[in-house]
Amino acid sequence: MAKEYPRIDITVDAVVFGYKPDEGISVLLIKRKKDPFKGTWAIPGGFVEVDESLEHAVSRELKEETGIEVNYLEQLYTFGEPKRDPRKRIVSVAYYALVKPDIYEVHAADDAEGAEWFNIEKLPKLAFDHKYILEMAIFRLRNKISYEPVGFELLDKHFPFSELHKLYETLYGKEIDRRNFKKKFLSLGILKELKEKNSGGKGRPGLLYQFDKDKYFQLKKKGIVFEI
Amino acid sequence: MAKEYPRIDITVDAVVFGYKPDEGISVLLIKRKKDPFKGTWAIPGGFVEVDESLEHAVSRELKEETGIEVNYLEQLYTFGEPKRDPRKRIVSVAYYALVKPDIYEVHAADDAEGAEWFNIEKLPKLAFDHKYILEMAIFRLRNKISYEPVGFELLDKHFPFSELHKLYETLYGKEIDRRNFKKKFLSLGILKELKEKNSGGKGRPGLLYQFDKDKYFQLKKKGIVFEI
DNA sequence: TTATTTTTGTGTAAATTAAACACAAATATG
DNA sequence: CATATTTGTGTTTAATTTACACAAAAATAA
Repeated sequence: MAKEYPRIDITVDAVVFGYKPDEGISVLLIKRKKDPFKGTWAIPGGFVEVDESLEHAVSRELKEETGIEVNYLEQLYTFGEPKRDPRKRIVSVAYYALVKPDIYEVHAADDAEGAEWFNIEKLPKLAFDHKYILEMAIFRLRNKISYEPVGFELLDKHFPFSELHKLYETLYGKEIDRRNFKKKFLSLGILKELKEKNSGGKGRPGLLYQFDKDKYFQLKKKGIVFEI
Repeated sequence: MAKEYPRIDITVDAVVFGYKPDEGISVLLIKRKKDPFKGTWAIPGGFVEVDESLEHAVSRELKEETGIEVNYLEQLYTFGEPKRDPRKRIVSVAYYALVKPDIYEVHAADDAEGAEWFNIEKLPKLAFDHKYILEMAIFRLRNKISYEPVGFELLDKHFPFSELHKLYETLYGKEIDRRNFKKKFLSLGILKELKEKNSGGKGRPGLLYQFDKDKYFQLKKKGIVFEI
């Protein structure tokens, strides 16, 4: 005799990170339009359709709810406590995503979507268990950049070294000696030094750099691990 | 107008690891009794009930299908490709678990349950996408022991240092200098040296050690990170 | 009994990596 | 044109990792 399993709904949620050197790390939140938690800020997300992959569901929901398209997406964790949604049993597969400055800035300007960026140091009260999810995402991102070159997903294609440096300082929450950091990072051999210089800054203009994805994958294939 | 979401079922799966110094790492598999993949080996698992947590579902299914109770359980990843199960859409939250040698040995002897241990180097053909899940679990375990003291969950409460050493060599798949490894591990300060000696071995009997959980959490709270 | 083999305990020197810091060069600003 | 700011390129010292030597405690073989 077949046992009848009551329905459990499955959703996806996404913690989207953006970065600006002078503002630090921000996340994209939406204001809930319905109960429960009507008017409270929440991580964007929604129900998974029966014939789409989880990643597809995330991308689709992000597009629908915030108008944003992300350039990096990775699964974070699945949250399934029976009472995490007061209405019914919902299991949520959470992802975290990264966007580059151009996307971040466009969507910071127009708030027609009802979506807003919040600095991770100044977060509002969040719906459901989203505070916990967000904290886990931040922790994961902090950790991830130490052994995989995902930081570039938060920077422009071409960037001055100081921006990469500042990103790591921001995420690690501590000062890192500029010269030692540069020495170590360059020794990894995954940065391409460009001819162009960074104009418009205050002091001496520095060279621009670019992440060399091919080189990185070559090294990875050889078993050489990235670590910073 | 409320949109009707077709049903997606949610299951949990568990990759259970066991260890014996002379046999290496093994995983617990069950032989499927029903189609699809009838007669093929698979990772134990099953449907989540509507009022139980995901962890509870894993523990319950493991007990039902293999008779085993694990001492360490952690979420691995959620697999949700639309076609991963030929019958219908199933999203599976995968876990990995560790058992101590006594449990491992008991269940290696009696195979009444239809569950069997397989060395991870000699795996049979697996159902669904379970090969992929298993590979990810192995990768994760290998990685995990490098920054969290989970190795003890595969050893007896008291163990000779050589067993810890051999465990790391097995998981890393390479030789590690015995003396340097011991020096480094002891310097972490999370092992308690016991008075007892390891009897019955071949050469000089070594002292037994025990994982000092309290010390570990003290250090962790201070922000001191375990790394081996 | 005694020599040999195996395994453990302890230590030391060399090599590598990380941390701390000095100073010159390029630009913007007063 | 002096000053402040930021970048580029080191060097020196400290800490960590790696490689390896050798004695001690048991089991086994002669």
